[in-house]
Amino acid sequence: MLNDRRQRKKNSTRQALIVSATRLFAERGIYQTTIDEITSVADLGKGTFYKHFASREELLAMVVRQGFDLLIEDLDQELMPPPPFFQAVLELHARFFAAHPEYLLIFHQTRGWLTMLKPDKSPIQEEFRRYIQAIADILLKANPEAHYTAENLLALARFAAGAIAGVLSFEFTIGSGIKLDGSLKNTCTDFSRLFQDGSGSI
Amino acid sequence: MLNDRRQRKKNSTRQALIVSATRLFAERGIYQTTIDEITSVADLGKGTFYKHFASREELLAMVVRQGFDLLIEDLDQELMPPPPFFQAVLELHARFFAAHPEYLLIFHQTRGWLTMLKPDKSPIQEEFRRYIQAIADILLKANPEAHYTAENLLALARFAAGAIAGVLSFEFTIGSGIKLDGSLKNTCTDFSRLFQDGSGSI
DNA sequence: GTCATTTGTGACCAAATAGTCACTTAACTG
DNA sequence: CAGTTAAGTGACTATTTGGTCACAAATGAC
Repeated sequence: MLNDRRQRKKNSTRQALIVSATRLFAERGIYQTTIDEITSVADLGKGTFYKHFASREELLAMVVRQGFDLLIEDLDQELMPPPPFFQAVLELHARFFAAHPEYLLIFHQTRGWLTMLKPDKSPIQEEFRRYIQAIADILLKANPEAHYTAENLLALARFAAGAIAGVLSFEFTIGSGIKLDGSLKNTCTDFSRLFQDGSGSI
Repeated sequence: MLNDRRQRKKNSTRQALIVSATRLFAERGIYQTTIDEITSVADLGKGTFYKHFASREELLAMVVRQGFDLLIEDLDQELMPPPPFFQAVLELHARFFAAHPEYLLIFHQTRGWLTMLKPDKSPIQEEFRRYIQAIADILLKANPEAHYTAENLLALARFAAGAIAGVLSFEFTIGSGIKLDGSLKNTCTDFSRLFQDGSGSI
């Protein structure tokens, strides 16, 4: 009962498809990437794809899952973010996306994708919830004494996650890309003044 | 030289295509909407589309432009937003998207679209810049005495625009939709505490 | 070794779709 | 009115693409 090599081969093929899809999704976008391209880049036959995944969406769910795995791993290591919570988490994300830029477009487009399968309980949606939960956890760690209701905590985490994703997305599409030179941090600081009382000045 | 009716007819046809596209882009997403569907909803022949637009992207640029026209109009009317600047502008956006929900997905997907035509100077990109400029203007009005450098001002506007877009997008996709019942405002207030010093509590 | 089971394959099919073009219809001109 | 120009049309073509399936190759069981 050593059907071990088979299993390993299967897993490695599956992983090759995920890796290839991740690359293509990031390059061309999830909508313009074809099954043919994915299998071709992975150097596999087209039929192989359908032996592993029922549809492109199912594969996308796996791609997104692996991306969030990486990101959540980073988040979990941030045991106790320094006081300006949002800035700390924003910087963490900026570093993550600088290291894994492929997930910027993938996460963004996936969120747009979610909008259309509204009532569905897509597995992709679950991945996003897991991510929000990770943000909520880190938020709780940063403020152990605060007593949030479950709903408020999640709303707050969504708010933070959304703000971060949006800021990075705008920096990337019509800004000057994500620079890790501190300009993002400065803008964040300036912004926080505005946020609080509108008395910001530079 | 009264080729007036012709011109009006042309314009109305063009507008019919834009309206029909806006509806379909919002319903199905910009990637899944076909030219056939657009002309069919507008009750026009397919060839007519190509008499007016060279490609779907050219039409998308017009759709986005009209959307930003509406949004910027709202922004311009906000002569002097009340102190917590971000919250004021966020609420303005929330109200806008509550009234024009079709643009939520369109703007979002368009931003993802932009990512892929990186080096291009797409007309769509110009529309986004115009929007950022409108945010920058309102920001200046709110803080007339502050002296921003041009670059810092725009970075700040992008930051605000991004945060707003992201927050609303997350609320919409995995939150409970955009509710105008004040919960967004409350979350925003809670968030602002966290933002500043991490001492937030609910 | 033989047989069974699972994984991998790529030619093939049916459906969808972008874009074209020869043509019709309507508006304008004088 | 006749003649000109521009807008509108939809059948058609060429291409792309998701998904299938009969088959091949590899692995495991005995």
